[in-house]
Amino acid sequence: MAQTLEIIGERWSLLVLREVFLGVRRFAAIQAATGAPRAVLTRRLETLVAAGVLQRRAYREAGTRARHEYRLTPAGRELQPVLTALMQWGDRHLAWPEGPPLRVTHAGCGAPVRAALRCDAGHVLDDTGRELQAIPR
Amino acid sequence: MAQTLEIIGERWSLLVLREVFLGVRRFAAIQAATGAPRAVLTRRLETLVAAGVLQRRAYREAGTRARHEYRLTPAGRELQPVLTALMQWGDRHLAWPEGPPLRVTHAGCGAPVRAALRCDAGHVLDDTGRELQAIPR
DNA sequence: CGGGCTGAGTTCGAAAGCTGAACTCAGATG
DNA sequence: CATCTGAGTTCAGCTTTCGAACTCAGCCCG
Repeated sequence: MAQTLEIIGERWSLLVLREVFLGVRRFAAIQAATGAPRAVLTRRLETLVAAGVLQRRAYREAGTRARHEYRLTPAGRELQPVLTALMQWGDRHLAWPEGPPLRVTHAGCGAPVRAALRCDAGHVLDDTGRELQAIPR
Repeated sequence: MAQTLEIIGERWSLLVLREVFLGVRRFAAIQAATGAPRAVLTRRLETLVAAGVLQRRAYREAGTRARHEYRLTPAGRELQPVLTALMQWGDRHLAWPEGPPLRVTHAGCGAPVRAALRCDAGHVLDDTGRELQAIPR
């Protein structure tokens, strides 16, 4: 966990990733969406690329010079449960005057999606970890 | 998500919570386990208590004066999926020479537990969010 | 009684990080 | 040629963090 937080635990990192998940890929757009200062954003993107979470690739819009965009790598996409869990906690425990700002549903069936604890035998545990057993090392 | 990160997104917060989840409740023990500077730890604990994630309560060991310990509130316990998701990502994507440092299993059946995306209709989605649909408010 | 120990802080100066605003640079546009 | 834009970089000021030293209350020991 500590190692993971080294990569994505810095200010802005997870907000940047949220935007990329939502399809915002270009520097200026990420900057506008998150409000992160440009200097910080530059460094965060570098870190995330170096960690293999994002991939920087050139793109070219008709009649402009080449720019970069940032896309999720497979490893980056696997951070989805982290984002979902964070969102879900906020939705539950912070007061939203007009409902949660983003709803996430299963594209297949339309039902809301949540991050659940589930064991490999298929049991779904409750969110509080009461049924968990931790075995160090 | 941004609001949630305001509370638990600062350096050390999640590591502190991990320790409390593991049953480490006293200031000095949390400090030793996380390595956070004491001054910072004091402030983090204050923040977490103010946010209703932890509860500070007095305790007294035989023959010592009263001290405090920090316990999870129900809201705090619901952060378990966040911790699990972070741990799981690290286990998968960072190289562990001798296996992951902590294994978490279902107390009922002994199978490893993971944070999975699951819709309210009961479907389990893959971790990459490919089957997700986001609907902004 | 006096000195030392412990848990939980607080205080300090130095180092690192964040912020907002200004500056750069390359290529496209007019 | 002057201007615009996206993506940075630089800079000065501020905040946060770091690690080490200091405090303080009550207990224990001799």
